[in-house]
Amino acid sequence: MATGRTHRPATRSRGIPEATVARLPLYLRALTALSERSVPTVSSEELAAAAGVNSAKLRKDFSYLGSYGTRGVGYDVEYLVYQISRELGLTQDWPVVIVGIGNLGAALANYGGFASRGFRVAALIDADPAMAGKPVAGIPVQHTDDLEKIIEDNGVSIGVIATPAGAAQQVCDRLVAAGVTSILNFAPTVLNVPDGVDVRKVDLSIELQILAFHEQRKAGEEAAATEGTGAVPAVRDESGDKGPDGDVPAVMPA
Amino acid sequence: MATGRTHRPATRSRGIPEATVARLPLYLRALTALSERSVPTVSSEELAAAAGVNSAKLRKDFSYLGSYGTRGVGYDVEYLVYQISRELGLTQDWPVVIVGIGNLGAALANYGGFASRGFRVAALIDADPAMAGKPVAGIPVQHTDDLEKIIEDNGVSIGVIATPAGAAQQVCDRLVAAGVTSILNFAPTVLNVPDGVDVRKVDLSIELQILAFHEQRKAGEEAAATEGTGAVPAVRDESGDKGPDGDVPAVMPA
DNA sequence: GAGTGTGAACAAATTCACAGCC
DNA sequence: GGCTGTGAATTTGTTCACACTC
Repeated sequence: MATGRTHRPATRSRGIPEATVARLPLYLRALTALSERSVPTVSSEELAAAAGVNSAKLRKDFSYLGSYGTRGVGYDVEYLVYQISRELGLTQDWPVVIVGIGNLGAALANYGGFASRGFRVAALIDADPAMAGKPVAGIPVQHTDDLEKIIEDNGVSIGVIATPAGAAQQVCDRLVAAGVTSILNFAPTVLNVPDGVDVRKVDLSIELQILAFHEQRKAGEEAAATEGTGAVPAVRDESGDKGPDGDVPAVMPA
Repeated sequence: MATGRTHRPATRSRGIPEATVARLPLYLRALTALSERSVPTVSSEELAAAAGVNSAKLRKDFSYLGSYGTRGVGYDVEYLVYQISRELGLTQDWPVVIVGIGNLGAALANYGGFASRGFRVAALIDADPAMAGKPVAGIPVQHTDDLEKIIEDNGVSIGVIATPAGAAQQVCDRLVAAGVTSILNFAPTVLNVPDGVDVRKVDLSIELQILAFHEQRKAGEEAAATEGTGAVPAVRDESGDKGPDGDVPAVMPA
């Protein structure tokens, strides 16, 4: 299924900004909710509020896809759902394998958001022989030995890694060698992959650390450095915000 | 810039770029691994490779924290671990509550990365009375009714929401009312919070959709005889990284 | 009048490239 | 010679504001 190479459709400038791509799923979710409530049209203002962004950004984002709205009216919900789905490649079915069926892998297997969005859990794979054959979310777990065959038989191009950190790179290598070109990595480790393979990572601990950074800053702004004992709940006030600049101990070892 | 010792770097506190903050945990993880191997110093080049970023970016990031390296030598691993930990607020202990102990909540409760990074699971909360008292990851689940009391008694300022989408906003409101000012949201929904409360979200389905977008693009590009044969040892990955660029069908129904 | 679509202004983040120090 | 630290250049992303269409 090719397209003319060296010749662009030119309908709209291809090259949708990465930041926009990352927001399309957000819009899609909001639109799907509207669709289920049979709302026929929506303005950029309303949709932006539902998606948690501002309307200028939303209109700009949509402008990269094309002119799908009607001035003075807004956007047709169904039509926009279709356009965004198509742009994201969700009008086709993506078989996905999940490797590592521990607590997290099981949670992912049970996650409903998959099926409803064009993704299908094609297989669950785990290294523990005791898991083999046991159904999780209605799908029997298969052993890692068969990884390559499973990937090939199902034409899988997207893999999810939910193994312990120590196994992740090895699993990744095997997935890539078997033909997977997109990986969602939940293991807290950096994966090395060849060019042409996309990796996205989700790291719990990183998200918490970012929150802690901001939390610390809030705490440092209202009360001075009063740490140690107490562990004050410190229900924020957040009025004047922006203190001059919190000052931290500045201890310097060594 | 500024000073090196006896005087804290004046550039701190005030305006560390958000993008930099988001990478600090990555550096910290790489540094911790080096520390465990008793590596004394590391260059920006080496550390960058371990963290999966490029060295110029890493040096720039560190420059916002202060001048913690030594020209011609590199960075002292232990010292840097300490500085980044302090900057992120990880030298103190953050009690965290997890609300919604389904598959995902249980996975989070069992996640080891918590304790090792200054976070402590103070309580698990679920709305199902049948769960109450049952231990998950060694911690007894408590009922939602006691949410406010739990938050207050433990001085919790960080909450993790792992409930179904329908319950998330309500749980969020109660957490915030009880004093929580940072929320990590796993439910696929937009949370409304007052000013002063930080929300970060992790959405599985969104990550997959972004991968699908790139995957689709790759598929539509099969024509160019990209690089040579197999085995390309390229060492590089990046979340949200994108390959060269291709084109997509871009059909446009009238 | 209402609300999209978009150039132009602005801001944030990344990369370059090299001076400065060990 | 090796490596950090950082201004300057560049790229990417956001916001403004208004012409234009329905």
